[in-house]
Amino acid sequence: MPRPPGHGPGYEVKRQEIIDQAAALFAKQGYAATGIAELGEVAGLAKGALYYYIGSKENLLVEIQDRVLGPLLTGARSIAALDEDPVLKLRLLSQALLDIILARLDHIWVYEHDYRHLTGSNRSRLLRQRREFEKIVRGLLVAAMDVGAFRRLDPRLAMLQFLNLHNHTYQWARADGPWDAAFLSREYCATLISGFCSDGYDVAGLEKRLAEYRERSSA
Amino acid sequence: MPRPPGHGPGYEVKRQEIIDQAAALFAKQGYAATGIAELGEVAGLAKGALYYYIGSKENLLVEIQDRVLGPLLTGARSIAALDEDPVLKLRLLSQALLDIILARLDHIWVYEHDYRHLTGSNRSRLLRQRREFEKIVRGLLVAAMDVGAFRRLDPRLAMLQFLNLHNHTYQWARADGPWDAAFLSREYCATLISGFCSDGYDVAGLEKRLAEYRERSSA
Amino acid sequence: MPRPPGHGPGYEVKRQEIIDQAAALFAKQGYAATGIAELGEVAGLAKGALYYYIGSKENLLVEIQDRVLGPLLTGARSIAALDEDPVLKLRLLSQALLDIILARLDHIWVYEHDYRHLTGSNRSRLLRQRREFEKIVRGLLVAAMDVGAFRRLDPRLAMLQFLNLHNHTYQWARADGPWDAAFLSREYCATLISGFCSDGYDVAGLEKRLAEYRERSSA
Amino acid sequence: MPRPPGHGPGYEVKRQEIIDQAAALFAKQGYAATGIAELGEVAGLAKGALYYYIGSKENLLVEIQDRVLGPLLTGARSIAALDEDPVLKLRLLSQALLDIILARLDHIWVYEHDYRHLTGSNRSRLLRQRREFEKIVRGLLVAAMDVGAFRRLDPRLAMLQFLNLHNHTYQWARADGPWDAAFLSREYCATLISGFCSDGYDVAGLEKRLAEYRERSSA
DNA sequence: CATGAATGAGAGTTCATTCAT
DNA sequence: CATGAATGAACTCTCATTCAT
Repeated sequence: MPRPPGHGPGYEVKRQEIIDQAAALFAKQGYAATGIAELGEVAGLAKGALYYYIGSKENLLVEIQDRVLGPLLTGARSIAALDEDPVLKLRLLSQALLDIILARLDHIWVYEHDYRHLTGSNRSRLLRQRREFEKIVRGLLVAAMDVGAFRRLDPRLAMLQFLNLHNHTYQWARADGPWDAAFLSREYCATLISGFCSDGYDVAGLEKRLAEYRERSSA
Repeated sequence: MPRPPGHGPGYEVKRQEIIDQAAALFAKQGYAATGIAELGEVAGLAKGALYYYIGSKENLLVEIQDRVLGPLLTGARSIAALDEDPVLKLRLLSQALLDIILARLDHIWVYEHDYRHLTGSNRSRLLRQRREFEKIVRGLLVAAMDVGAFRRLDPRLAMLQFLNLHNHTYQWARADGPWDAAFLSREYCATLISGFCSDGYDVAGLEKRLAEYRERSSA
Repeated sequence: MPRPPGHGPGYEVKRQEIIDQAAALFAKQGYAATGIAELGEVAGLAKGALYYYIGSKENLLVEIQDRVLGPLLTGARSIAALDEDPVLKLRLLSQALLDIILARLDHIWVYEHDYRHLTGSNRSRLLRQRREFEKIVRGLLVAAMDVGAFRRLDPRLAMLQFLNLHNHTYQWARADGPWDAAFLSREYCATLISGFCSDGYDVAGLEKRLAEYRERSSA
Repeated sequence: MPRPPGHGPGYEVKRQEIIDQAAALFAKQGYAATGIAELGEVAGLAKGALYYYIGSKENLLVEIQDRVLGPLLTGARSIAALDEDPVLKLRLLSQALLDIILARLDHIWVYEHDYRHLTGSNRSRLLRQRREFEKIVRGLLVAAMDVGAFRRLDPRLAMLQFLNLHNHTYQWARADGPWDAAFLSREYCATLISGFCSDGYDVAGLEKRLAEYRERSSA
């Protein structure tokens, strides 16, 4: 993200504001259908000044993607590194993912819909990061099989089911909807784990173990 | 789709070909990013001749949506009307849905991504049809609860889980992929039904009942 | 008007029908705003067949102009050649002009509005004919001055007043309007001759002399 | 004519220049036959920059119509409100009308020829204003009958004669022609009033009364 | 820092005309 | 005689981007 050097103190603040507003507009109307002029109106800036902050329209898209993928990967990596039961880690990852989806619905909408408008290295960087996230999910699923919690499943298909169920949520979720991330994560995981687990696995026990973990880690 | 009267026998054939090609391009690049000129190149027609067939760019989008929603609703309605166990009907609906998704991956991609570019009555008609489909799914889920096969779930959340799991498939499925609709439907339904069913429900028995139904109905 | 040689008997009939329909459309919507396709629809012919009859769009314009200017010049020439009082001849010319205007309102509309879309020789021919008509009017006015009926006026300005008053009629006249050509001619000429005539000229007597002339010439 | 906010000082100047140039082109070639590209060439601007000023092609037409109808109605209303002899007021209105016609020949040409290309509210607004002008003329003619200056005429036909004679002037007048508005108005009114007036009305006296009025009102 | 003005390519669409069948 | 299909240029308009001030 090369930025022209030498900016005043308010630069980054204003810049982040503009990205917020862009995300909202892109989510509502689509990236392609949103014009720079419209962004300027919302930001209260003329086009020239806008470009001073954003560099280019595609840059905005990159920033929005990063705002999603950055926390997502950070969260996923640290969860993967925990020394805990893989099923519990899946549950944690599920909630982290839903947290981000619900907290930044507009960003997610752009992330899911308009990543195709990225070009060149922006695009390949994005795809690499997406693959890393998928790999972490798959790794946890395989670990759950290895410890005998899950049946032997096709790891890729299991991962895709996990992602299908979570990622499609942005299509219908609303900031003021009835369900929060914790609730949705519990429901989704109940469904997935019932389907994936070995005979006799104690599905209901997971939430208790989650509560224990929370207590432990906050201590 | 009113067409000016008086067209030769080859007209409709060519027209359908063009819609095929448009679906492929829209799926690959997005509706907004695909130009009429590009469509013309692929179709081997100048822009003028192209318009002779398509009427407008939005018209293409409408046709593609209809190719998805038409069969989908027809299938869903006839399945809903069957006098069978609601869980079996869900399994049938799941496969019908995946059949369409996998058979017309590019159409689905456009259907899921670019419906927002529809305007006016085209848009409202689409949304109405989508709601009808969702209502059928919800109806089957509620019926499964009523007969005691499923636990008492929030019907809307159950429907959304069903749709999340199925509809997101277009994001990664490939025409030459390893899994067909029958296989995916079995896996998805296994997951969902394990999660949704009442204690003691015979999940594994579903596939046997499906085979019996197939035999019966083909007889 | 070179036409491809060798036509069947119905050719000219159909051709004239098409010109009628074209005049109606051009009058209502303007020449530029009327498409060949629209003409075809009205004529019940596909575009190819239409071109067989019309040659080109501009050709239609030429034909319409001719339908106006042909009779107009023929009438004007024969009136100018009469051995009568020039004021009476002006009265006759006025009515001939209004006859044509009211009888073919749509043609006149096109004639007055769209002659600018003519190109090349079509255009110069039209302008030549228009000038000839103006010359005839001017000649009659000068003759009326020469015999002492009219004051000495600027001949060009007198002619222009004559034409202003008559030619602008197409702007508001309606086929089903309250006034016919005879009435309008009487009114217009009353106005003009009152303004143009020498002191003591018997304006009111003109209509009587007109009636006598009519009797004479029909005998 | 709502313009986006925030324009520099030169904006309106340039904008008016462009409208001038557009009026000249439209008058010469017709609105429909004049392309945006051609306007840009004349203005020395690329198409994009042109649109920055004009908004749309139809907007240009609206502006040109307003430049004619604005002064025309303002003038007509203030003349109608004068406490003077109706015949004198007709004479004043005649000259005001011809002033505008001769001062902005190209605008008038567009006004008379291309108003049909206006759509929607632009069109209805124009027609409403045209009718108001006609009503003022008719009102003055009826007033002249009421005071006994004119014979009892059909008010509508008298108005139409007035308008025919004046409005058709644009068809042949030239900016560098031999006659100015004052002269033409005197001639036209002499013709009309001779035709319309009651027996014994002092036509010749009108010009004297006009001179007196001018003296009075300039004092 | 911020502006308004300009660009130029490209968008979707229309249309008079041609021609093989 | 008549058709439907094809062309290609022109149409109005939009938009991301740049830059002198």
